[in-house]
Amino acid sequence: MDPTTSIKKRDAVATRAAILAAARQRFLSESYDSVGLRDIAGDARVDVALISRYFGGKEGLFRDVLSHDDKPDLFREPRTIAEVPGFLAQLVVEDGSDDRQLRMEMFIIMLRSASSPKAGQVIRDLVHLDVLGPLTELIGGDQAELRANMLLAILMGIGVLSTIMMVDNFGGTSTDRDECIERFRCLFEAALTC
Amino acid sequence: MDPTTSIKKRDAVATRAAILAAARQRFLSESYDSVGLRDIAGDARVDVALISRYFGGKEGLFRDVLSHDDKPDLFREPRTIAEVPGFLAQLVVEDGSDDRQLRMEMFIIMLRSASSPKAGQVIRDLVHLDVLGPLTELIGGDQAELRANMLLAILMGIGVLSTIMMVDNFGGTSTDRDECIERFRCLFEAALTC
DNA sequence: AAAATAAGTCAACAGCTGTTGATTTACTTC
DNA sequence: GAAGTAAATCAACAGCTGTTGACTTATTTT
Repeated sequence: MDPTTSIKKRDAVATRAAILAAARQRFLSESYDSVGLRDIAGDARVDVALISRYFGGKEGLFRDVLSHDDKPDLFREPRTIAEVPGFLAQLVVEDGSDDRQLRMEMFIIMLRSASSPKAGQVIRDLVHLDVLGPLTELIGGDQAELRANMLLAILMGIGVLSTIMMVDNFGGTSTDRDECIERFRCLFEAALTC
Repeated sequence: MDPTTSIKKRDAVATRAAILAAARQRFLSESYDSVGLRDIAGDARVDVALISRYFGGKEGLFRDVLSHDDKPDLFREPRTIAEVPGFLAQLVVEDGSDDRQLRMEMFIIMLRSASSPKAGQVIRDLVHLDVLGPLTELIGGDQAELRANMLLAILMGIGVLSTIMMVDNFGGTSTDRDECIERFRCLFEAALTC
């Protein structure tokens, strides 16, 4: 046995995970329609047929990429309204735990494929159920839904502009990270009080 | 000659315009990759081959849909910084002239196809050149670029959420149009002063 | 060790993609 | 009215799409 040449052990869960990881990476930088199953299979060093076999098809794969059975809620971390602006600000400047970065990547995947007829409905349901729902409940009060919408709009707008439109100089050139966070925190707060 | 049955006159500019209009409508509600040339040709009641013939291909057609030779600048209307927040607020609630609505539709088309490898570069160039450029110049001052980015982020975020994510209750249920505009104006102003 | 089950491979499928060339039709000019 | 030109049509192309079935391996169970 030569350990240098990777001998592929027959492990169903491992290959399933490899496919999922490769798909996630692809969907993170391209839209649903522009990504081919053969691209994903190639990245995962796996036969194309296995994708349809394991996930029931492209749509099922995409659904599984976006599903998060382990993490119960997308917005379980900020407990009070006061924490929300700061939390969102840290989210957009990618300052925080790996768990938070994973959350922002989730948003990017959604934003990238939201205009695809096949993937669109999946994403829209997820946004309403797992994002706007908890966020609205957290904010509470009279116009909670409107506030939640505005916060999410800013969050997604920054995501679109920085990641998809490649406008990365949100922090400016001389401004440091803390100053940038504070600026965004202020903006999110304005969305709550406007 | 029967005027009820549409007799197709052989008019090159007319068919070109029909293709352009059909393409615009398709790209307004779907992504670049998910729209087929045969869909567009069908809407325009035109043979598919004419599209590649007149526009040089799908990419050329998309470029022409987004091009605006008649309107010189996307941001020529607001003349001073003070006018910007109110102008953007009216833009997002679709209150204004047809010219303004056309501008917002432009943004939606860009947002929808920004993640397609083929269309992406065209869109990114357009955003930098025709939107961020004039807007930054208009704002002026020290951190004009940062301000412009934040404004555009909010603008696009609202566009994504309301049009693509189908979250339409930005105005709420009981709030009227004027109140809604004022709210957005306040938010845009906050982005400038934060 | 033999049988049974699971995992992976291969080839091929219909269907759709954008694009091109040759051909036919309608309109314009002389 | 005939010749010439522009516009539209038709058919077909390679290439890619996701998906399926039959087949070959490796691993586990009996």
